Amino acid sequence: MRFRWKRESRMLSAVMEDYIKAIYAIRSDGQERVSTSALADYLDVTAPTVSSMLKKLEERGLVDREEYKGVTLTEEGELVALEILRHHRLLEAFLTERLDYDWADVHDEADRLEHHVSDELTDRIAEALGNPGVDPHGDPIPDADLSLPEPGDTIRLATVAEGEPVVVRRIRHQGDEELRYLADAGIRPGVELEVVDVAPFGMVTAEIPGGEQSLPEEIARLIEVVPAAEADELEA
Amino acid sequence: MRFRWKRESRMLSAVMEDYIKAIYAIRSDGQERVSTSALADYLDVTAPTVSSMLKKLEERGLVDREEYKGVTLTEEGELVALEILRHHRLLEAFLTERLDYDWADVHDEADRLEHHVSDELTDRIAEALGNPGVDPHGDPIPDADLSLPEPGDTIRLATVAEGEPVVVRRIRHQGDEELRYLADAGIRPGVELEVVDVAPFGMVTAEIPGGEQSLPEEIARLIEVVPAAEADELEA
DNA sequence: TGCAGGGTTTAGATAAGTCTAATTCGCGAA
DNA sequence: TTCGCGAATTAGACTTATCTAAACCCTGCA
Repeated sequence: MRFRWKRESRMLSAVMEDYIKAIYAIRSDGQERVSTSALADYLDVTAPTVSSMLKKLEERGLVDREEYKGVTLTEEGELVALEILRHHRLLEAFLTERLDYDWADVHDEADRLEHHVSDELTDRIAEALGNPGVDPHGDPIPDADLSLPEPGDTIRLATVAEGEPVVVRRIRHQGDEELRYLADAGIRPGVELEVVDVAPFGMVTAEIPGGEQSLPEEIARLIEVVPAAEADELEA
Repeated sequence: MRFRWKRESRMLSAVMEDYIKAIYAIRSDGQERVSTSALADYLDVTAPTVSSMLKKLEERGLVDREEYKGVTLTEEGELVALEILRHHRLLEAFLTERLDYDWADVHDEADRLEHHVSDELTDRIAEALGNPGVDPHGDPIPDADLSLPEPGDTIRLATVAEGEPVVVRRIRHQGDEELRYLADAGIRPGVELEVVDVAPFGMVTAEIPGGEQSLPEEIARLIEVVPAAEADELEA
C-alpha cells in the first residue's frame, strides 16, 4: 500500500519539514514528548518561535500538542518525517557512491536538497543504487512505502571485549566533527576492527586494517558493531 | 581566473535568483532593457511586486535600473545568471544521462534544485559527465569560470530546403509542451532528419529515422539544425 | 502548603515577498 | 502643445518565520 501521493500535495515549507525532522530526531533519542526548549536548542531558534510553529503544526494535524508539556508526532507527522528521512539518506548514499563524496561530508548537502527533491527523483536514485537498506553511516533508509527496515542487533564499540574481532555497522552522530574524526581515523561502516586496549579514562585503542587507532570514549560510544563471525554470516 | 567563492557568500534568496534568471532569459530574447511588465508576465506575479523587487536587486548591485524604463544586469548580475544557468543545465544533463529522465521532463526538477545545489556538487556533476558543453536540449553550459561556450552556427528547421539532410543541434523552448511534443515525435538533439514537404500554412513534414513527422511551423521554428555534412565533420 | 524559579506562551515588532488600490509618469495622437 | 491612456510606482495590507519583552504555568523545595 502506498501513500506517496500525499506528500507533494501536503506542500509543507522547508522550515516546517525541519521542525518535523527535529521532533522525530529528538524523540528517537529517548523522550516520548518533545519539549519546546529541546526543539529551540536543536534548531537554534528561540522558544517563542518554536511555540508558535508548534501551534501551526498542530493545526495542520502533524503533531499532537499538550500546552506546557510538549508535542508528539501524529501518524501523518510520522509519515512526513519518514519521507524526509528517505530523501536525506538516499541523497547521502547517492552523493557518496556516485559522486565520490566523502561519507563524512554529505550531511549538509543532503540537508539542503532533501526538501526540494521530488519523490520521483528520490525513487530513481533508490533504483539507481539498487534500493539500498542503509545510508553511508549505516542508518536505515525507509523504503518507498515509508516503512523503516529494522536494523539488526548491534553493540557499542565501547562495550566490546578486547580481542574480539568486530565489523562496524553504523555510526551514530549529530554533529559533523565526530564523523570527520572517524573518517580520518579510517573507521566507517564495513570496516573490521579489534579492540586491543581500553585505557583507564576510557580511551579505546583498536586495530584496524592498516594500523591502530585510539578513540576517546565518547567517540567509541557512537560506533555500533557486530561480531565479525556474525557479519560474515550475512555476507554469505 | 575564478570567481567561484563569490556566489555562495552572496546568499541570494531563491526568489531573487529567479528574478535574475528571468531578466537574463528575457534579455536574451532580444530586448536590451527588460521592462517591469515583461518580468511580471514571465514570473506570473504583479507589476508592483516586480517593481519593489527590482529596487532590492538594484541595492544589491545586481541590476542597473532606470525608473519607468526597465533594468539591465550588472556584471555581477550576469555572473549570478550564468551560475544559475550552469546549475540548471548540468542538473538537466545529469538527470537525463544518469537517472534515466526523459529530456523533455527534466525542467521542473532542475528549476527547483538549481537554487540549492552547492558549487561543489555542481562541479562534481560536471566532472562525472565529462564536463559537457551542452545540456540535453542543446543549450550551452557555462564552464566553471562562468564563460559561456559560443554555440556553433545553426539554422532554423523552418528555413531548411527540402531534401537537404540535417542534424538537430538544439531545441529552443520556454514552456514544456513544445518539448513534450518533440520528444513524442522522436526529434531531439543528435537526430538526423530531412524535410520532405512544406505545406501552405507552414506545416513542415520531415523524415526521421523510423518514419515521418509533421510539425506546425511554430514548433519547427524552435528547432536548430546544421547540415548533416557539417555535423559529420565535427564528429571526426 | 505555598512560593520561587524555570520553562512556556502571549504580545507586539521586524523582514521578505506578495497582493490590490491609488497615484504618477511618459509618450503618441490630436 | 497638451491630453489621455497604458505602464510604472507608491501606499498600505497580508502571510510566514523570526525576534525580544512580558506574562503565565508548573513543580519542587522549604
